[in-house]
Amino acid sequence: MSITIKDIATLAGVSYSTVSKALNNSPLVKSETKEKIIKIAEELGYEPNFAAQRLVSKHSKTIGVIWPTVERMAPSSLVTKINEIVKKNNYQMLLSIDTIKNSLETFKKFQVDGVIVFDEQEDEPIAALAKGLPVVSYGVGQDEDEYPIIDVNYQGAMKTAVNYLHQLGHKHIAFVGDFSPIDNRQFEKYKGFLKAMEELGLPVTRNHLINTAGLEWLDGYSAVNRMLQSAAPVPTAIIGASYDISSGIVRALREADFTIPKDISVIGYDNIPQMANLEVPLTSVGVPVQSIADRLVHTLIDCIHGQYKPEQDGPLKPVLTERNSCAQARKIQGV
Amino acid sequence: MSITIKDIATLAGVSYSTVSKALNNSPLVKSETKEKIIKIAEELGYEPNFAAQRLVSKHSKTIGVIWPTVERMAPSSLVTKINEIVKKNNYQMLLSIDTIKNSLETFKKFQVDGVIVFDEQEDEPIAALAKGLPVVSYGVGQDEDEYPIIDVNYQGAMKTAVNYLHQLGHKHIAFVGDFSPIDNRQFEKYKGFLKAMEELGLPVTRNHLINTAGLEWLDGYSAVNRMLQSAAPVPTAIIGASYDISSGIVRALREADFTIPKDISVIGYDNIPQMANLEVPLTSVGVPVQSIADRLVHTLIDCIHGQYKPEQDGPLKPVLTERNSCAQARKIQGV
DNA sequence: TTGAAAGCGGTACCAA
DNA sequence: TTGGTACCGCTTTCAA
Repeated sequence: MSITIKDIATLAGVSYSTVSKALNNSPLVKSETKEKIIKIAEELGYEPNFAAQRLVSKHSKTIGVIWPTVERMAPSSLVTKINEIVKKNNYQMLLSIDTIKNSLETFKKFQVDGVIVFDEQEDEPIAALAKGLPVVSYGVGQDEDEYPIIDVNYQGAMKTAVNYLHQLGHKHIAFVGDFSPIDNRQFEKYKGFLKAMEELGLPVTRNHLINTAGLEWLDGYSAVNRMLQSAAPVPTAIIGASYDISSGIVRALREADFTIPKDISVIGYDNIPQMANLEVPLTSVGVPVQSIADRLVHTLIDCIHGQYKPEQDGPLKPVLTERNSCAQARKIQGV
Repeated sequence: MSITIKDIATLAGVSYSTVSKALNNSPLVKSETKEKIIKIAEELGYEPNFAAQRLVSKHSKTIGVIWPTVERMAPSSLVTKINEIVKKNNYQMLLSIDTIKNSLETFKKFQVDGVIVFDEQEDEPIAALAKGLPVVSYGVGQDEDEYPIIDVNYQGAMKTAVNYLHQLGHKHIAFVGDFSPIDNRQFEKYKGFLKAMEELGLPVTRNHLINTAGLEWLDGYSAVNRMLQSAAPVPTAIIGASYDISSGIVRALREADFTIPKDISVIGYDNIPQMANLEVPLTSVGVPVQSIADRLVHTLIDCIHGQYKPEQDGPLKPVLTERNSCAQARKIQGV
C-alpha cells in the first residue's frame, strides 16, 4: 500500500483534512503548517491517488487524442506538436488508435476532460457518442457541427499555392491529389484548386487534374507516371495534395529525368518541417502544424471550461514556405 | 450526474449491495433478481464509475504503450497489431508519445496494469521508474534485465537472409544499415550480418558495409548512391536494415537503372506487410509483427498475473517472405 | 486556523 | 439470498 494523506497527518500531528488543504495550497492553512506538511509529504514520496481524486473532483487534467490511422506522416507530425502544447498547458495527453467509438468509451471511463479527434469518417455521429464530453476535430468547418471543427482552410492554402505559381509565370498547373468526393478534407483541396485557377482565368482540363485515388506516396508516384505517359503536354508546375503524395511526385519526376525546379516546379500541401528532408526540399503550403495544434488544444481547453464561443478566432492562415522547388516558368512545351 | 447502483437499487426495490453483486454476476444472487436488476441497469444506460471501481479493485484491464518516436513505419505497424491483440485479450490499450519517464508517471496515475515500452535509449533505468508496474520491451535480450525484453532475434534474421542469398549463388552481399554502436538494436543486425557472412566464408570488406548513419529512407538512398559512385565493384545483393532504409535503397538503385532482381537482389529487414507495397515488392526477413506483438502482449499479461517465467518461451523465429526481389546470382561484374 | 464528518461510487465481508 | 456496513483515498463544507 502506498502513502496516503492519513500517514502524513499522523506524522505531522494534524488532521488529514488539514493535510489535504495544505497539499492543495489552500489559503486556509497557516504557512508554517503548510510547509511542514509539504516537507513530510516529499520525504515520504507521497503521490496522491488519482482515482480517489477523480472520484471527487471529476476532472483529470488529461486530454485524449483519437488517431485511428497511424501511418501517415503529416498526422504524426501534428500529434507530436499537440503533445507539446498540451503539456505546456498543464494537461497530459493520452492517445488511442482504436475506432472512434471504442476510443471515446475508453476516454470517458478514464474521465479525460476533452478529446481531439483526427478522423471523422465514421458512421456514428461523434457528438452523440461523446455525450457531453467536449470534442474538437479539424478539417473542414461546417455550420451544423455540434462540436467545433478547426477549419484548416484548405481552400485558402490552395489559393496561396496557385497564386504563387502564377506570379512566377506558370499557367499550366496540375493538381495531384485524391479527389474522391467521399473524403471531405481531400475534396476540399481539390475544390480550392479549381476555384483558385478559375479566379485567375487559368485553364483546367482533365490533364491538370490527376487523381491519385489514395494517399500513400506510391499513389502520387503512379499518378505522375500516368501523367507523363499520356500524350498531353506536361504542365510547368505541380501541386501535390499531401506530404506523402508529394514525396511520390518528386520521385517519379526525378526518375523521368526532370530537374526540380529547372524543368518543373513543385509545391506540396502540408506545412510540416519534414518537407525539407525530401529528396528535393519542397516548397510547401498549408497552415503550419504548430498553429493547427495550438488552435486545436486551446479550443478544446476553452470548451472544457465552457468558455468556447464559435467564431471567437479568425480563420487559420495558410503559409507558404519557400524551399527552392519552384522557379520562373519557362516557355510551355508543346501546345 | 450519471446513474449509480443506488438509483438502480431504488428502482429494483433491493439494496445497492445486491445490485453490485448482480452486476458482477455473483452466484450469490437469485437469477430472477439478477435478471431484473440487469434489465433495469440496461434501460437506464448504467455505466459503472471507473474511478470508483479502481479505488477498490486496483486493476484497470488496461495496457499502456510508450512510443516516443511516432514517425517510422515499422513501429506503426507493430503498434497497430498490438492494439488488436490487446483487445482480443479483453484489455484496452492507451498510448503515450511522451518521454518514458513522463509516460510511466501518467500510466501509473491511471493505474494501467502493465506497460509496453518501444524505446529504451533513455538515461534513467526503466525498472527504477516503473517501481512495481510490470514492463515489457523488445529488441535485444540481455541477462541482467530487470524486466523482460522480447528478443526479436536480429541476428537470426540476418543469418536467414544471408543464407538465402548464398543459396541463390550470391557471394558479394552488402549490408546497408545504421551501425553506430550506440543503438543496440541496429548494431545487432550488423553483428548478425558479419557473423553469418563469416560462417559461410564470404568476403566482407568495407565495400560490403554501407553505413547509413540514420534510419530514414533518405539515409538509405544516399548510402547506396555513395556506394554506386565508389570505384568498388557493385555487390550482387543488398540487405537493407529496415523498411524505411530499404525503400531508399530501391529508389537509388532504380534511379541508377538497376533492375531488381535482374541486376541486383535486395532483401529488406522488417517483416511487415507494407514491404509488398514498395515500388518493387521486397522480399523481407524478420520476425513477423504479428508474432512480436503476440509475444509482447502475452508476456506482459503473464507478468501482470505474476505468472511470467524467464525462458518460458523459445526464441522468436525470423521468417523470410519471398516477393521476387531476389534472383540467382549472375557472374560477378568486375573483380 | 484547524478538525470532524459527509460524501464521491463502488466492492466485499458479515449478519440476518 | 439478501441487506447492512465498513472501507478505498480524497475534497469540501461546516463547526469549533
